[in-house]
Amino acid sequence: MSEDDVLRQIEQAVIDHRLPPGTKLKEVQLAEVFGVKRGTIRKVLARLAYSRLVDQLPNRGASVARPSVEEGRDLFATRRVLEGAIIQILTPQINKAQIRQLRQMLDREQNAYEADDSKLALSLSVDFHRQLAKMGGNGVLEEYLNDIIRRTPLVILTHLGTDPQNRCRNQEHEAIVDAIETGDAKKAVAIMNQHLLHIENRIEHKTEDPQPDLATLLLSS
Amino acid sequence: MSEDDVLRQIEQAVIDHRLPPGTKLKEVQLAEVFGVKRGTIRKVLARLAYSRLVDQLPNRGASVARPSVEEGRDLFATRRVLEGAIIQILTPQINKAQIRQLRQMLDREQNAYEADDSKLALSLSVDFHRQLAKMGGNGVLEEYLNDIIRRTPLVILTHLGTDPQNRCRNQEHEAIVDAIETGDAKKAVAIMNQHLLHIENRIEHKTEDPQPDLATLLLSS
DNA sequence: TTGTTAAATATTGTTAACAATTAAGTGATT
DNA sequence: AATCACTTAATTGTTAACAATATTTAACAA
Repeated sequence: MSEDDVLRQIEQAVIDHRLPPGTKLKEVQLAEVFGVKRGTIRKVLARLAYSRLVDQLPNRGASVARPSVEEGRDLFATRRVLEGAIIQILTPQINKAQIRQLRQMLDREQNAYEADDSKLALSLSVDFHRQLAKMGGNGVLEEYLNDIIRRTPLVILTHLGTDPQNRCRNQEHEAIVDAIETGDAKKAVAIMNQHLLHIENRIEHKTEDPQPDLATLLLSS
Repeated sequence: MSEDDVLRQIEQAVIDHRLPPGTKLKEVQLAEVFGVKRGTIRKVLARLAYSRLVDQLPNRGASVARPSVEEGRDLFATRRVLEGAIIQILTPQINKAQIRQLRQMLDREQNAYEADDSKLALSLSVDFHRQLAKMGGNGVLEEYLNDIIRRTPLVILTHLGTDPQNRCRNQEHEAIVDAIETGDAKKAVAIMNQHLLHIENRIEHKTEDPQPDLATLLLSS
């Protein structure tokens, strides 16, 4: 298993909500799991730290990142900016075949949802956003959005937990494609923003969680 | 000298147009220059490769990146998106002190320009864009814009060379601050877009350069 | 000259041993 | 029990030697 393979495995584990934020990632342990040398793991961890998927402290190793509420807010705001830009670029230049492809993806997503395969549904839902970015044709925008998509699960897990309500709503994805097909970029962007704000607002409105006030917590019992 | 120091030195060299695209970066050579072990250099090169400032080929080492025209176009388009978003966030929330600080920076920039210190002028001009991003208050947007700013010099050097015409125009920076101060975000964004398009268009309209048609090149003499 | 092969050199990639640091355990003391 | 110092173990960080690969040089033949 190569360095890139190990990286992808860990990234996918994060996207699939399998790696809870804060999980310690020990080098020898990972090396044994993946059957590679420790040096390979060290390089992978460095790359994961660069993309903010893991936190690294000197002499204390790496752990799955626990993004702050502020970082989560900034991440979502940036995501709205990028996805909005992508839709505005994509809408006037999309063709029938691409529309068909998007609708096929939505079907698969819907099927997975109805089959109660929430793991697959989540993965397909992420793929939808990625596919829009790819069709946009701007490699840099796509690259940055992928970065953000990789980080998003950690924000959700850290501040909302594994509530099934947190996943994308298939219905909204369909509305976005509808608007794109009619050439109404403004409307598509508006729906996308609403779509993202649904999850974003749940984080904003959550009461403080990472470091609750110890005094009130103890004295109220 | 630490790993981060070495990284910054090289990044700054790129921003200052001191490291021409394509320059070979040999590990032992760099290790001697900076007085560090080869392992440190290897880590730095990996990070530079991750941020697309250097190209790395297996067993052939690293060299300063030579971004393609397409990457350059995507980079500028994304930069317009990000700087536009930053201005729209910043404009309604900026205060007097921040306006004053921006104007001070413009003064310094103008002084450097009049003193014919083009190195300093370039650096201050970059700082202006960075400062807007910082004042915007969205760390993720700031992070991504900094990424792009680091990559921009390579696009310019690769496709336009070291023409002094390629630098930012101080006058346009001032117009942006003026628009921001009056609360006219739309106008500020429009000027910023124009500002970026000035350079961008020079790349688009440049005839192919990296691999000129040898036949016409030789037969026309 | 031009092209080809082979040796020599230079450069990058990998590894295992060691060092440094932190975390965990142990027992004495209050 | 709680705290502290001390020892042990676990974990991360660094290094130099080696291996693998690529590049240059030299020698020779066409």
